[in-house]
Amino acid sequence: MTPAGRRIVAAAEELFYNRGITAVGVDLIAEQSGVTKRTLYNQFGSKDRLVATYLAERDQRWRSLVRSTVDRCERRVEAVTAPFDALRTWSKTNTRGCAFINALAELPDPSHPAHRIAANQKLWLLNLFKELAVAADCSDPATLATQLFVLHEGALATQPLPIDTLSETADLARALVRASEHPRR
Amino acid sequence: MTPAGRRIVAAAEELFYNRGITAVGVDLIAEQSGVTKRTLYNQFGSKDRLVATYLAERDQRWRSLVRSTVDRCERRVEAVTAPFDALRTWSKTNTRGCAFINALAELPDPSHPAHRIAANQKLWLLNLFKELAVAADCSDPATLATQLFVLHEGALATQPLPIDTLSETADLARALVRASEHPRR
DNA sequence: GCCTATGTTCACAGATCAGTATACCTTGGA
DNA sequence: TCCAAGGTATACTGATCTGTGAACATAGGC
Repeated sequence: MTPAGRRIVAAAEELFYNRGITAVGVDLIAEQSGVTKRTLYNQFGSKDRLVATYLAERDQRWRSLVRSTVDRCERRVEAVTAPFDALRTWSKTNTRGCAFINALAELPDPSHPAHRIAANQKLWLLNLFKELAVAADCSDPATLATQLFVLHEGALATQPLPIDTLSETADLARALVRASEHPRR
Repeated sequence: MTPAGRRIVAAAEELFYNRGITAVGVDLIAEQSGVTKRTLYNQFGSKDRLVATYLAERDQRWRSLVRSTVDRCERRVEAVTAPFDALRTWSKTNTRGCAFINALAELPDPSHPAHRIAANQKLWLLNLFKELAVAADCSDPATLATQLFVLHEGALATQPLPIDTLSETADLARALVRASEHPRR
């Protein structure tokens, strides 16, 4: 991606996430990134493709954070709930809920390129929970993973509300993992 | 509300929920409800106030469903997780996630009338969980209520995804309630 | 020295947006 | 009988939307 392209995506991330995708026009993004609208269209072709790029970029950054948080765990039981620690870090600078849920809300058309990206992001996390649960030798890892996933999404979705739910949610997640550890370990 | 007003709100509900608030124009709502745009503005004054009416109407309908589901429970322990049963019913005809979360995503301005309505809807449910937990004599009802609330919102938020999470979520919710029952009962 | 990639400037098209103006119609009640 | 409320029909404003066209500038690599 060219320097101008990177600046455009950075401005798009900021604006789309904080003001909504439909509400933000390409003119504003071009102005905010110090670039001509022509350059924006030369780089991305359409607003829809810029939206997809924005979500893909954000997905990548988020996965990196989760992965590094998981890798930093010494014991595999801790790793299962590491995404909740990542969420705490993430929430410090992202207080407008989940960008992917929000994008799905604004773009109902399943054929929109952003749709696939958002759905995949969610399924990736669900699958990661399952892998971590298997690695930690938890009983019924599929069910546990679904429960942790729903808890995670719930904590994320309630983020814009004036109440803090993350602590209780993470506590419950850890209790669930402990309860599903095999006794023979 | 006049007959035309009711038709407008009905059309607005359908369109706003399924296509997004910003993406739907007032012309489309007027056309869909078989009403002139002039009538729409005579009734509601602005699009923002129509959006607020749409959310208030939806909130009312949803609370009725939850209340009736709660009231139908014979034992108070069942009542605590009744909102999850209501969610199952609700999800049959509402597969685009939570209208209030979606509205918050599209309308970042906290001074928007819809903002208060959406936030209140969530806080109402959290408080209902707490009241039900107290009535069922659960230990630490505040924490339990927060956990049930997050689970509920998680199940709602993951609804647009091609996976079913509601069964496992409701099971976990019931297990949590059972685990927090006082032994002396 | 030339060529390609990256970008700029600026005007423009066609559609759609929220919201208004004006004049008219219909119906039920005092 | 009149009048007010609810509603229709239609045209309009001014702004904003995504996206395009055409000509020009600049710099690095062969």
